[in-house]
Amino acid sequence: MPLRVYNTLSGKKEEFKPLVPGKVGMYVCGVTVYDYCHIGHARANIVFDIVYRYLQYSNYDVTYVRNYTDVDDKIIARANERGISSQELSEEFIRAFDEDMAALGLRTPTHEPKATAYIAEIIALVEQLIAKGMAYESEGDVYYSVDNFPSYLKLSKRNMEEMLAGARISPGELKRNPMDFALWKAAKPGEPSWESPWGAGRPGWHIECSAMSSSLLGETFDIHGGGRDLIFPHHENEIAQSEGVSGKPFVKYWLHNGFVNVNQEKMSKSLGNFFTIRDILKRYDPEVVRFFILTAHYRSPIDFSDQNLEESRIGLTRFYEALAHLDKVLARLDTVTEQGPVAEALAEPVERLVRLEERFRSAMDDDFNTAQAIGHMFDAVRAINRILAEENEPHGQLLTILSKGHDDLIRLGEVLGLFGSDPAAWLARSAQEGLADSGLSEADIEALIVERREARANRDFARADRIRDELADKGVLLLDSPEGTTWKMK
RNA sequence: GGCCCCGUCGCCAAGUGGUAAGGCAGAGGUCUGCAACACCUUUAUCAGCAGUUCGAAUCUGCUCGGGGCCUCCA
Repeated sequence: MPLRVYNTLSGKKEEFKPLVPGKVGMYVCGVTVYDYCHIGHARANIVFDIVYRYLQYSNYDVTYVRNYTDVDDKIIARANERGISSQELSEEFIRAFDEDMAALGLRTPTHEPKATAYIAEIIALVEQLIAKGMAYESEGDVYYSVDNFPSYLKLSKRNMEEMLAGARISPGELKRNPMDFALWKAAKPGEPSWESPWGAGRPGWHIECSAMSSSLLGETFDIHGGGRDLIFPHHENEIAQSEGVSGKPFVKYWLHNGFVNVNQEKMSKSLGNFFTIRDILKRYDPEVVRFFILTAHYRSPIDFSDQNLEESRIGLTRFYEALAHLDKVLARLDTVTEQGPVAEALAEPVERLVRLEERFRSAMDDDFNTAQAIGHMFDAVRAINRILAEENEPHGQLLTILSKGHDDLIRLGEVLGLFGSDPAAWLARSAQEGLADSGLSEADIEALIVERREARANRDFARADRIRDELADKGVLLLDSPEGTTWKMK
């Protein structure tokens, strides 16, 4: 089944056919580096990390470009507040962004250009737009003339007359049409600036993405991504700029991810429900955050809440517990034993396990449906648990299937950036973190386990149960097994 | 005002014409000294109404409810 993607431009799912067979050029709008990234940035970047990974898994040679916008009004304002240069500020937050993305386990894009490294290309684009009559200079500023680009608003599907009628657009005196937007801004005192044919100035927002994408991916490329909120004006303006210069289609497929709400409310600074990635990672494992984000489809809104994150933690734990169990079994048994038939009773779970990759692909091929893909992986986990519950010593063909199922789960998990940790280590760390709230130490628990073991040996079950109940009150669950007693956090 | 999206089991969440994935929680069962874990079984006709169709959660219209964009924003 071919990959199908939802294209904002057409409003439909379309079969994905790259311009050059086997190769994909993909550009994702990164961040304006003036502050720490929040959970919304985390989602956008994780979503396109998965697009990147899945295309690579599908054997495409992907060139992934994600930029830093390091020249902008907000950067200048923030730098002035702090009494440092724009460059110092943006470098600080580029570093912070890189740390956050690394913590979230993102693959590094092929190119991570900075806007300020493309000033010459930006100026060249603006000059071409002026030469083609698509832009005009006005007192040191240069504006894009939207009236000269007939398909303006084709991405956001808006109506020029109605937008002009809206009271929220104030006509700028330097603009011919209030909808015209700045390509180049004349420098004000104290602002970072570069020499240009129109005097000292700096790029407007939008033009840097046109410059960087065409420099690194060409005039036309396959995928352009970003958050929904970028559709207008940012992406609309990128189309106007790039197509205004080249006269060719700018991007084949436009992909936009949905928002993150917090406790059912739009996340915003004024509501005070604004979470930075670093705040969140103090409370949640990065893989839990990633798992949470991927359990919803990328275009749906997603609600960030403690309850939802907690459920994701439990769900991810289920995977690691199954993998840890499987690791133990596989380590104990020799997988190259003779082939033997699989018990009839296990045909169904075996089938589910064997078909995991096929089902995973069909989910992902349907517009990167990670939620469904994870559903199929849960099915595989249940199959593994079922097999292990019924067969203490799997052998022959069954063992081969389990071994392959394990490898598939790890390999497909990697496409989603999941299950990359050693299961036993991950579970141990998770238990440690949970322990912090209980007031108990590992040694305390071990001592109580020994005490209870003695009580059970003496058939003093009342005392044994009392110990278990006391631990349970503190969130510690005891798990008895033939190999002894272990514990985990509730 | 314009444009767009959403409303699926107690909660989260897939499914966009062929008869409702998955997770959490719940109930019953197997296992257990009793539990826990795991496994098995079990729990929805898809906001409402009216249409189109052999057939709709999926298409159309209307109603109700929620949200987004139109200004910086992932």
